[in-house]
Amino acid sequence: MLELRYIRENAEAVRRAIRAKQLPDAVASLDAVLVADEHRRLLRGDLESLQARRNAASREIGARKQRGDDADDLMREMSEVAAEVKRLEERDTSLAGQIALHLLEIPNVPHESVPYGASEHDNVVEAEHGERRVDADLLPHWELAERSRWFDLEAGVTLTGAGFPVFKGVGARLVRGLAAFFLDRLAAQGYEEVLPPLLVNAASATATGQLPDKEGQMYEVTGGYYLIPTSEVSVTNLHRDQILDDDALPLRYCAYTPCFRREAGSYGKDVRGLNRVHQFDKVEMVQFTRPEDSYDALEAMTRTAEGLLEALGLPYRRLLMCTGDMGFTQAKKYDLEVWSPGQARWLEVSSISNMEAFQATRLATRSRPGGSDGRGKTRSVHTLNGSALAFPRTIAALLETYQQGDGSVLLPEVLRGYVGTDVLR
RNA sequence: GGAGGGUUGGCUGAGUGGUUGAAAGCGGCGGUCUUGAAAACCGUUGACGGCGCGAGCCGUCCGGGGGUUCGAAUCCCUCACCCUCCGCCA
Repeated sequence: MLELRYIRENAEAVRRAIRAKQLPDAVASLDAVLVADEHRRLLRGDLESLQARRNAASREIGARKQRGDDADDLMREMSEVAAEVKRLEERDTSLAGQIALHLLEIPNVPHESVPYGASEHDNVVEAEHGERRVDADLLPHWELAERSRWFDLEAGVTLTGAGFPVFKGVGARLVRGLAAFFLDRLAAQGYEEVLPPLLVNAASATATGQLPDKEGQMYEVTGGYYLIPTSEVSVTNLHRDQILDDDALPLRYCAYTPCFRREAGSYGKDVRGLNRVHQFDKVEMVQFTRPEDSYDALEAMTRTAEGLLEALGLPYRRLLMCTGDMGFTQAKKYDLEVWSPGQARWLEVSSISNMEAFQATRLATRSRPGGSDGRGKTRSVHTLNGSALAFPRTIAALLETYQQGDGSVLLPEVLRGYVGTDVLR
């Protein structure tokens, strides 16, 4: 959510941002906010002076009664004022509600370095790393796994439904090893490990931007809770409604969790094997930074995720997402795509974003120089997050990249200790 | 599942209708003292919003929402959450 004052003072920039993000419906929300805000400020002028009168009179009545004097005339007069105050308060509440509602429908403003674009075709490939393996004989990961039963999609269908893979044997060990490998690397770079709840309440989902606009993405469970679609939701809400110590920023967290996504409406080659599933594991990075530091943090975070792919020896490319493809809450976003030689295509394994103050405003996460009980003025923090990395496609790329003629997979050295074997058979 | 108790400022915790945005303590900040520091002492210290060039003024906020009243942290209704005990349980 953008700050109301920012919108008021930068209405045209917000309007351009809405168009650039290809969200024309939000124009109506912006106009509704501007109109309601204008009305409300006029109304509040009247309301507040009336309230001031009432407060003064009430104090006077109290003083008179204490002396034993009569105050009936003032009380009669204030009775009318009270009725008028109530009338204005109701209108004020109604306007405030409209503003709050429509504020949630206005997307974040892209950073000036983000290229304009209408769709994913306008994303910019900024870098490509590693030598892609190209060989028509290389098998896609689902064929490799079918032979060796590293994961079992059929079993998942029986247990739950399509898109819930069951990892088994050395396949399960690979998942566990990858998690430990990623977490160790992130710990070495100063990320504190967090093991958060997998269910969150509506307030948390709203604060990070899953609600109200992406409700269909999440599984909702009894009790009004939602299964997290990413640990970004849990971890970012760690500091909801808090004033942080500005001098202690940045705060850096990482979390390894399952993620649950409904992903309605996808089909075909996109959903073969591990390409797109409803439950998957992911290690996520989350940062809370000072506003002036967030873009350096975004670059560093991206480099961290890239470092993981490099350590695994997986060729990848980095995309700078254009305005039209980067989502509602982001100001700037990179995607990392890993090369899948068995499918001869790129697979997204990481998405690293700077939300600037957009989430922090909904979260009411601020910081103050000198600590939460210091004397400095509070200000919004910036939040960032990035995958490091999403497991299924990383595993797909690993299996396909390191497959050998006999269908086995020779693990990259960095993983061998974690998985407890050199070769998957 | 049953019974009871709570929700107040960065923290602990007073406060049952009238200058209470809120005692006190802790913490923070400034100062006195000190070679320096600590201790002690004095002062100061909420968030959010509107208006104003500014000094500043005004409003809202004591879990959320609604009600009673000239006036509500205080009374009533309602919802949410937390805690304790019992039962059950990994």
